[in-house]
Amino acid sequence: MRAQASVLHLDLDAFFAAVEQRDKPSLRGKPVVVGGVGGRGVVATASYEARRFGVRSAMTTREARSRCPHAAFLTGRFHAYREASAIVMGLLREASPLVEPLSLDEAFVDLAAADLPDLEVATVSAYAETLRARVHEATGGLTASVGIGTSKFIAKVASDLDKPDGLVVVAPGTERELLRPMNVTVIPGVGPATGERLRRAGIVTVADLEAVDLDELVRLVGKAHGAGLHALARAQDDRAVVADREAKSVSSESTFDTDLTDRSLMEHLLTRQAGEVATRLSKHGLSGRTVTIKVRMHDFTTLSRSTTLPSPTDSAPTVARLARRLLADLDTSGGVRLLGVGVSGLADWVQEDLFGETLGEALGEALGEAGDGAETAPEVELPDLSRVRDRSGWWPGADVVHDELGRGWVWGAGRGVVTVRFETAETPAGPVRSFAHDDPALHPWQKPVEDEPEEP
DNA sequence: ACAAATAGTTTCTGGACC
DNA sequence: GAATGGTCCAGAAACTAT
Repeated sequence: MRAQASVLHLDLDAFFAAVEQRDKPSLRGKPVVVGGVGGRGVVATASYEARRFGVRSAMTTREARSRCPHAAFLTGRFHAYREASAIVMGLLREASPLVEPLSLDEAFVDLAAADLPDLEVATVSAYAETLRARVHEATGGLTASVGIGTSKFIAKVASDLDKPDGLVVVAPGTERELLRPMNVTVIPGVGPATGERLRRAGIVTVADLEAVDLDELVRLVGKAHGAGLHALARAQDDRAVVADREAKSVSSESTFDTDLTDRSLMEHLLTRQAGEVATRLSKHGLSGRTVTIKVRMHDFTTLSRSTTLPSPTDSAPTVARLARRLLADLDTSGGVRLLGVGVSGLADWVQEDLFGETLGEALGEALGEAGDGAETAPEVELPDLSRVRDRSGWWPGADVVHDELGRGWVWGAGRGVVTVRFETAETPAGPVRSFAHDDPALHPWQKPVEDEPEEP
């Protein structure tokens, strides 16, 4: 039982948008929307300036544009987000060995494992303020909202109460009165579907939920969920903070600007995604037994098909072959908007070689369709692939460098012209210039690899 | 009308095996 | 010998979170 405030939840405010504003001085104080910029994109993060116009996460970019046409619409620069995230997670780990990242911008910290004299409210508050100040300093100005409580659930609810740039410590013993007036959707696991089920049963607030007995809840939402809700409604949450969670699956998927109808194109794309998945698996020394494809049809219905090997693989050709075989059984005549490939059932080792190939690979081949000698789908020249290649590097927001003018970012591109603003986090707002999209002086910019200091 | 990418969990169903 | 129930696993779908 935790009687003291021992879990901290940290949430970086409008994280992706905040990193963009840090690195793009001309966007500071302005509405910024980060997300997919294609016809089917959604918003990942909106700056607080954009939120004032009603722009929200998960909204279609199209709607965001209509609500806030003058915002800057940028695609994500994940290398920059990862770098900022690593700095913050590093600070948290200095504080406590038990840090559980939830995503790039969120983490739980177990304060009971931290180097603190005690876990009184005043102590943890002072500690958290120092931490927030350090995050601000070490990241070049990003702000974080922090919540502290007796459990993960309470800490997470708390970090949401004073956003952005806030700190809330929920005093032990006050959890239930805090939760009671809140909507049931504050409970982790209650999304749109469960929320609607509960609402139809007349359960809207946590207080309503608290009044429902366990049997009734299980009847409403199922066994595991019902038991979970029964406990969380009473602020009973003994889930531990777990550092170093192991991945349980690896996948790659993408949505296309226009629906696909060409089967060989679909096979080609699946083959490519299988390659990405296999690369990521082997990079982490993982292999898996179950290969799953995901197919979203023109009307948004979503199917998955999977198959399981007798032993794990990280081989691209094997994953690709199985993925293509799973697709073969599906009727895609109505058009396909999304394709994905995943591998699960992971083992953190690779099966030993068997006659020059891994056992999983050998078995994958044995299970492949007869007469399939080709390792990859036939090379076909694809209209949308070439379009992607055309524009690669010139996505709005991307980092570029010009031979004479130095570093900047892509403001917009189209009709053979790229417009760049020349500025970085360390400069004042800079000038805008346009170039031909194939101007030889203009290059995508990548952070130079720093020399690793040699381990003694 | 529109709805990303990645990952995790739960539930249900059906077969294999004892 | 046939029916049955439990357990485990695989496959599929639904739901959730960030």
